[in-house]
Amino acid sequence: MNTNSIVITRFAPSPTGNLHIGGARTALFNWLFSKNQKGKFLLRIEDTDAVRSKDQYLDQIISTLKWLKIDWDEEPYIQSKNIETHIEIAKNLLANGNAYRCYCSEDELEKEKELFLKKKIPYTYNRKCRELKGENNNKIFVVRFKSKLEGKTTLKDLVQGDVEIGNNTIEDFVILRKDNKPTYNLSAAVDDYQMKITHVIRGDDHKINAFKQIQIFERMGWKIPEYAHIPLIHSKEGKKLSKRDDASTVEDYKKIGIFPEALKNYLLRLGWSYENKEIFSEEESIKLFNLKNIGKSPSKLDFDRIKSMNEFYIKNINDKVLFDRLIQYSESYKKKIPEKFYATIEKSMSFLKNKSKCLEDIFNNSKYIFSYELTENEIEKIDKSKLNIIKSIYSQVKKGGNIEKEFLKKIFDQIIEAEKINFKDLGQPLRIILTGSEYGPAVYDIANSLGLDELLKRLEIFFVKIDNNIKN
RNA sequence: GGUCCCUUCGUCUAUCGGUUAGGACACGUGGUUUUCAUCCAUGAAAGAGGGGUUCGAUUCCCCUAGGGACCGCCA
Repeated sequence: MNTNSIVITRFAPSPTGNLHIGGARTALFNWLFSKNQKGKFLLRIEDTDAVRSKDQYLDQIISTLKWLKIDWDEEPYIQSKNIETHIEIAKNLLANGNAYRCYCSEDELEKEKELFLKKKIPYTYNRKCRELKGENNNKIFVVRFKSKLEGKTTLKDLVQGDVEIGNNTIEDFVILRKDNKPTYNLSAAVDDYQMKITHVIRGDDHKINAFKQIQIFERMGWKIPEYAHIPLIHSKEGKKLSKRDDASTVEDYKKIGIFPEALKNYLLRLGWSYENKEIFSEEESIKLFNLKNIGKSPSKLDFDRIKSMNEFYIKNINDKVLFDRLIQYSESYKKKIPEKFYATIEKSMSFLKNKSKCLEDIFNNSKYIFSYELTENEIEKIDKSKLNIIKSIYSQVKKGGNIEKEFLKKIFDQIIEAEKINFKDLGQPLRIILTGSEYGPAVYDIANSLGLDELLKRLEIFFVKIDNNIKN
């Protein structure tokens, strides 16, 4: 393979918000395609909107990509650092007669647009200044690209197929603002050229930009990259996912304890498929990914599916790793679990993770270990006619000094037999007393994880509370 | 309004013109489980509508309807 044929893709977010779930998928697809093709994946930060771009977002995007283990080749390319080159190209275009100065004021154009909108006539800039002769040095101007007026252009999109558009529908778009700063379409085209991008894989919402950028490539005599516009991710309402939607950023998933592997797997399957396969390891996804299998219709986000995907990863990861992630997660998003409980939690991982779909669930399941609280509300739920049974269990356990399952089972079985009750009748109150909740792991597991002393202590606390209640 | 795109179970999707239209998530039922959950089994659930082409159309073409994206001196 010679260097000319190496595939180079890029992800080009603008740091104007946290990494979006759609952006994450775009990044993933670019990354997977480059890996599949043994090419390169570059990161470009499109920070030319000085007002909205923020360093905090840049940091957020970078750390989130790292969290997802979507890594890029070379240093991130900061678009704002290349502005001079963009301006140079604009001047070049201007000099060659491929662009022109437009002196129309923003107010003027705004008014015209409103008028057109009112009359329901499609608005495009009327190219008034296109054939203006002579210099107009004192006035403020923008530079517009001279778009093709006639004919048609076909975009051979790798996902959408051939998309044909009349050239006259592409307006003479601005490439240099009145403050002499380049606009998106110019910067993107120039940067894609300079970065030697071979495949531009991005959201469907950029499709019209492809027609603009292609024209810049043509006039400059540059080799046009391949384009693949992937359908957007829609909200439940079927609209383009926006920052206002719930769970629209990667952070939203991270904070409930979704694994990066699970999120990637979910995102991979959203709009892409490989036969009936649902679970893809990293190696498999790289090996099997292609642009051909990307669907053409937009897809909706399905929270249940993400959670269920995560559940799969929770069940298939080893408990030590799971424990480490739980500790880290708690510290970042909940509260730090005191270290003295680490050993207990770690050895209990196998059942704490049982009904958990995300780390937040495991955290909640583990709470009885590190932040035990028995509220009046929960005590209410205990059938007080079973008090003597609980007391009997307490004294037998204390006497036996044992909390092994076999030992407890023997005690329980005897009581069940003698009192003619079900396990549930004693299991449920015990669970509430020991965990402060009617839901939770199996009673034997709870007992075992707490240890003898803690178990007796919690029962004693309960007895005291009950006695006080009776007195009052 | 203009341009472009899309349309298979509720959701994500499979189907290279001939299938009892398959899988997964969610949901229902039954079983296992000393709660909930897990697990196992099982069920219900889809080709937007109308025309063509064809021996045969979910698949190809056209129309209609519905949905979406874009229409910034944002990216």
